[in-house]
Amino acid sequence: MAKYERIANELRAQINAGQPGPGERLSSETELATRFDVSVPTMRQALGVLKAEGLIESRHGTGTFVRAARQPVRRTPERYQWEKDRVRLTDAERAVTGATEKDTGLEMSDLDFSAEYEPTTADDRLARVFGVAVGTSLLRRSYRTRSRSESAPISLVTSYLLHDVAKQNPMLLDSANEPWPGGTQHQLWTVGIELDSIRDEIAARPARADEAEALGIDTEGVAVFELTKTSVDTTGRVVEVSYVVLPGDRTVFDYTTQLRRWEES
Amino acid sequence: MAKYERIANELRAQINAGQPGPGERLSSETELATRFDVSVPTMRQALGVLKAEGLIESRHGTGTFVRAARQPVRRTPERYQWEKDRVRLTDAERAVTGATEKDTGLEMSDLDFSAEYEPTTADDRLARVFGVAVGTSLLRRSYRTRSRSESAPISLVTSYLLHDVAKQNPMLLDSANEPWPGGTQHQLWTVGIELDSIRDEIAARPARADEAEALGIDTEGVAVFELTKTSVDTTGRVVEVSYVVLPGDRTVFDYTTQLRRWEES
DNA sequence: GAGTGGTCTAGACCACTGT
DNA sequence: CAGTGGTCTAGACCACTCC
Repeated sequence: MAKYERIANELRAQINAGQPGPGERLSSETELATRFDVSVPTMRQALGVLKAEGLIESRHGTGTFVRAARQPVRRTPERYQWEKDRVRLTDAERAVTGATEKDTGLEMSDLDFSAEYEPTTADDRLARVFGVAVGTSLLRRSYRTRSRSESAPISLVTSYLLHDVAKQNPMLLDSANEPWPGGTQHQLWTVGIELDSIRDEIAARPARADEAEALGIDTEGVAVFELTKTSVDTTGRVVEVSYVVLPGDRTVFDYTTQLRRWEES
Repeated sequence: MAKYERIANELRAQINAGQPGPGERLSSETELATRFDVSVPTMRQALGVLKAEGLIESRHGTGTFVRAARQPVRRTPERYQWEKDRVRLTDAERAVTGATEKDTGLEMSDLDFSAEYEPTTADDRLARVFGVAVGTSLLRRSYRTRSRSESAPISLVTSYLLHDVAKQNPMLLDSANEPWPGGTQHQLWTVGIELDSIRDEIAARPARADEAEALGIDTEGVAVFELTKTSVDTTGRVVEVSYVVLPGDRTVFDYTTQLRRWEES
């Protein structure tokens, strides 16, 4: 076994035993290199393994720290039905909480929210998903939701609506109206759309450098989920497509499949 | 921007443009270092970025290659109902294909299969999930399914059954009877169990070194799914728990949520 | 300014793969 | 055996953070 692997294993065991504990600082790289009797680059290689595992993170100019446990987000499909059920409640009732709060158990006041709207056109991929021609006008909306107590976003969302659909309610074209109480399903309702089904397609890949930074997961090497969410209305038309990037180390998707009973025999 | 990032970006663009194409070999590290006018370690750092992205892979003593597109596996919950429906068919009917074939579109004859059985006892976590005492006897079963044409396994599965349940049919205690036509749901049926629901909990994390090797995804840094599958029978008892590791770069989970209609108003 | 991690270098040696 | 990637070293310099 290589030196760096042996050192990584030893450090991992120490950290799992709580020495140092979550949030605490490790010794500096030079100190550790001396302690383990290896060169600094080798020591850095060992630390790189633990970084990729999400166990530690480095802050430039400050030190290397054991990552604290983060607010876990459990994401279940019930959120979709729950959001639908709320669409036709009053504004006041809807304003109380949004879907993100349902997942995290956080209060609305703990969450920070930012949105950017931008007109765009359908590329190959989007045209295929929506079933429209390449170049069709779309409205792109980018969201970040963030827990105030944690400073790092919980998700990065890019959502696409058909511009022809959205423009029927001019309020939908202006990001100043976000956060919209009741979410996207309520927005769609204002232009007469009822959703029939929502499809989640979930892939996993390493975070790109910019995503890692945005999600507050130091450097690359940490896994993210890429969720493609396709919403279909009651006429069978695709009305919204979202790409959601979620940090792999703090997100769990949770789906229960109900099976049909065997007929009594 | 750092040199290694600039080089990684340039190489990525070249590969995405098909130069070199899938499966083809890149120049050696020393050659590339000369071409980009950097030291070999810096060149290796640039290549490390692309390896983590799953774009290239290195084979020791041979070279660095652009990774070929792999057989994608789309995993939907319909597989569970489909497997349940087949439980009470005849052996001959069941033998035709298994659930893995359904996902991949491969033929049974393209798939290789290996299983290992081992008695064990419930640790904290398993005891909690099964709702039994710590130390209760379990049967641990480890599976690998592999596409013959690809040599790398499609999934690593560790499944746990209550030993008291499995022993009612001694055939279930012997791995020599694998692959069992009809899968786990059929095995459970032989001891009088009908499943009511199956819960999937999906997490993502970087592959451990041993998993990366087993799944044929060179070195660490590539993301894997960790699926925890919990099967509940019609009496509400947890009868099976599986931990499934799936390569992130070739697996897509696909769940559709059907929403209830608003009552006409 | 002192201390930290991030980048980069130049080179040595080893382990593995192919011929 | 030659050529490849994998490991490891000893050091230089820079960018960042905090006092």
